[in-house]
Amino acid sequence: MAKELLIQALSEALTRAQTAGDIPENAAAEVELQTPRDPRHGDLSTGLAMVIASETGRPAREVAETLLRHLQLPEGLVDDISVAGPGFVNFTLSAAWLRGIVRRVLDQGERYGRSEVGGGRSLLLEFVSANPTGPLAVVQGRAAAVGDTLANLFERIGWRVSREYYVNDATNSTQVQRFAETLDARYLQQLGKDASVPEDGYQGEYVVDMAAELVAAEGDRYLEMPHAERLTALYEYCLRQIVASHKRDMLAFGVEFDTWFMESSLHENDEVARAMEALKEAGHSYEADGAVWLRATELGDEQDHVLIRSDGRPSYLAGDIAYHKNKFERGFDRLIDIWGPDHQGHVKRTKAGVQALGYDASRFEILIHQIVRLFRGSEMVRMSKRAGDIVPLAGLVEDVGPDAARFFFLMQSMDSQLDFDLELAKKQANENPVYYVQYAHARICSILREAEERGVRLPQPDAVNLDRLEAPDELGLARKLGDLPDEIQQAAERCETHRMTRCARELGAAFHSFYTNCRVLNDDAELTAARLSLVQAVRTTLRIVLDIIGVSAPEKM
RNA sequence: GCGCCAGUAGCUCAGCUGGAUAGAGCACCAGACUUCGGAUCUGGGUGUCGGGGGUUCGAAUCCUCCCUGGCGCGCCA
Repeated sequence: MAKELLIQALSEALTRAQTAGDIPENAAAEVELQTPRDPRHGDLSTGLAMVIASETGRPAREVAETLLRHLQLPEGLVDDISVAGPGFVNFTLSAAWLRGIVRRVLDQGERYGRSEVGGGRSLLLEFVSANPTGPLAVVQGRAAAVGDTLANLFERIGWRVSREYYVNDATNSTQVQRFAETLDARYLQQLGKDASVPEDGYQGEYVVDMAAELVAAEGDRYLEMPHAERLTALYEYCLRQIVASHKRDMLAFGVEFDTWFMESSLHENDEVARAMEALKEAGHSYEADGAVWLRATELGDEQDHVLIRSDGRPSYLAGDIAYHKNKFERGFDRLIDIWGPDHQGHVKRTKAGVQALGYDASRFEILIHQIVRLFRGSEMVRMSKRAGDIVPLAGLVEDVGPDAARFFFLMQSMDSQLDFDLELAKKQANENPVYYVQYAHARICSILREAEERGVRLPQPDAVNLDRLEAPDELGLARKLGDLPDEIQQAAERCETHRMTRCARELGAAFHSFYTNCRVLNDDAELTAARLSLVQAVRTTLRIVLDIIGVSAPEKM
């Protein structure tokens, strides 16, 4: 807000200076403002004069002074402007402006930080999309936390967001068949028959449990079926259970999808066949070695990829291309997929497929998050669905709770791998930063409760004299509240969800510091009212941030 | 061999569309409350920002080469 106003004023100043001939016309610099690390350098700072100086060969400080002569700022925005160092122009926001932020938060309430930059455009966000061959693992939690938070962020800035989960349930897929064979073996074993899990099958114990449940529910009625038929029947039964468990796990984690998209529906509706036909007509596929290939090399990939196997079954890629065609046909303005790091190699070929169908690839982004490594103490836990060592997400959520789990997953950039120590997360749950932030919220609620008990009336926004807020901690806190709208927008536009946890912690820190130094309920009624207003604004802001990352804001802890 | 990600304080990581003296949390040490919740606050950092070269007023940030680690490179998904 303040940033936009300053950028505009600076741009106008530059134009005026150029019109007046004080700065050469050819100096075309874009105005950028940053928050200086050192608070002595003000609240906002620009290196504009230095850029112009290097373009025109004039001394930077002189250019800065020239800019300032032409600068006309909105009334009451800035207290101090200075030219510093090699030619920085530093601005210090006025106390009145900072108090205005508090008033704005009180006025806007939950709507604070919302914007319409998205313009009501539609976004399909696909994430998690784990194979239906077992329970959701801890890694999926990272995708879920990031995806859901990103969806919240985009909704905040005016996009219409749809959350989608893609279920790879195509029964002709090799992995599903492998899984079905494993299930079959476990089923037979449950019924006392001699059978063994195929070598490339799923070794995990959870398949044994599934088979046991199957027997408990359905008995031996599949036993007499022909082998192929039994495989299908067993799998279809378990598919329902698995998808249901995924839905349950996601819900327990606080994530609700708008659609669960079944890959099988693409095959049943001939959408895969139609997509393949379209690729062929567009000249982007060819036959070789009895298979049909995507000419991905012509669209930026290193190699071509099989679309239809020589036995006639479509590949995973074929289904995925048809799936993304379907997404575009549903009319979304923008698609974002969040994938795990093992799918990194699929980015180029999927984009190539989308492009080959004639869709605008710039409307389709694929974000890759890095792995989650699990530790029990110092021992690393190997995770592989087929090897069977799954650490289920549901167990983690039960252990540390959805709040701590989500916060933890969101604390670092999705580009870096995440080490999750299960013991530490359990044992030292109290030290998890999520509590620091939640405690700030609970403390505020406690103050407000206390005020009520003492019969202190909560101030009417119009009647409060916010001028009484003048301590550094008070104004610093207000400044933090003012950062939120820009933070939300940046986090959404750059798809950087970890910015929100940082934002939450900084907000909490600013509040805790304020709390220590400024007594809210005091003998001065006017000051008490002003501080109660500030505290209410902080509560609103904290709730917004916590809501975005999907963490609860408890009133008591 | 090729591709993607990472390499920053003892540990875990921010900072990366170039800005001033490179930050936070944890751990460790020392302090702070007769009053609103001590799950708090305050103070304490000698870091080859993996290494070399380049670009420029200015590089952790951009380019390039190299080193190390993770992940991927299938007519699996």
